Amino acid sequence: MKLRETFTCPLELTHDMLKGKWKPIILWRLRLGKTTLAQLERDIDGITQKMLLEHLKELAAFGFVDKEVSGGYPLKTSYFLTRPQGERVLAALTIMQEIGIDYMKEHGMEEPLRERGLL
Amino acid sequence: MKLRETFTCPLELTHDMLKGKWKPIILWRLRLGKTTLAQLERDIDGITQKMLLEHLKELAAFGFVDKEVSGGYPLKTSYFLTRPQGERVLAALTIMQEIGIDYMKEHGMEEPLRERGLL
DNA sequence: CTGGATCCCGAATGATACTG
DNA sequence: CAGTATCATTCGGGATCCAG
Repeated sequence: MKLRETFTCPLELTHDMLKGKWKPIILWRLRLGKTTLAQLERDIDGITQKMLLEHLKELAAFGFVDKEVSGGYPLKTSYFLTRPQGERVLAALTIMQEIGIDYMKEHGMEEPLRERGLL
Repeated sequence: MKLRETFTCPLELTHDMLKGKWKPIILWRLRLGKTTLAQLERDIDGITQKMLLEHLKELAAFGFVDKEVSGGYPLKTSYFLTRPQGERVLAALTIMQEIGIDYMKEHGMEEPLRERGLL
């Protein structure tokens, strides 16, 4: 994922950093606290390990998440949001979540909302 | 621009709606009020009429912007943010703008910020 | 003629599947 | 978990078309 070199406004930079199909969900899931790779893979429906790793790596490069490796056996790595950077995007994502919910309500997509207990 | 059919959370929907290289800037520029196509083209550095039109169309389809056509001479169409939908994303974009500014500060990219009076 | 909008096409980028 | 191949989508250019 490349950042554009020329831009009109810093907003575009952030947009580039959050670009990609899975980045928002990963961050969103991470708002619940530190987790392992395997757990993320289970929680995020449809994602492959490869995509997860790839996007986590980019998010880490931009300073939104960080990882922690426990040197024991078995080797275990946990991912978590950084502060303040990572927690800061959450605010933006929260608004997007609300917009998404409203959009679904207005388009007769209430079923999926109910199923997830978001209504 | 297609919305994915299956998703884990409404957030992903919004992310899809804002996807695309120019959408955030267009919305950001529109926060200043109603403008014409030609003016947007002038204000947004590097965008072509085609890209502008394409993205405006999608933003309109998702209900973030709307347009108004004055049938006079010369033919003139104006675009503006809808309420509350369009104005609502601004809140999210504002946060992203701040994150972008901070990111630039921490990476020695203060020059471009100064040039734009953002510092 | 002028500004707005669409169409077609190649190049670049992203996503997924498959493999070791 | 990394590498490669393939498929889908996006970007950007330019030509073209439509309406007053």
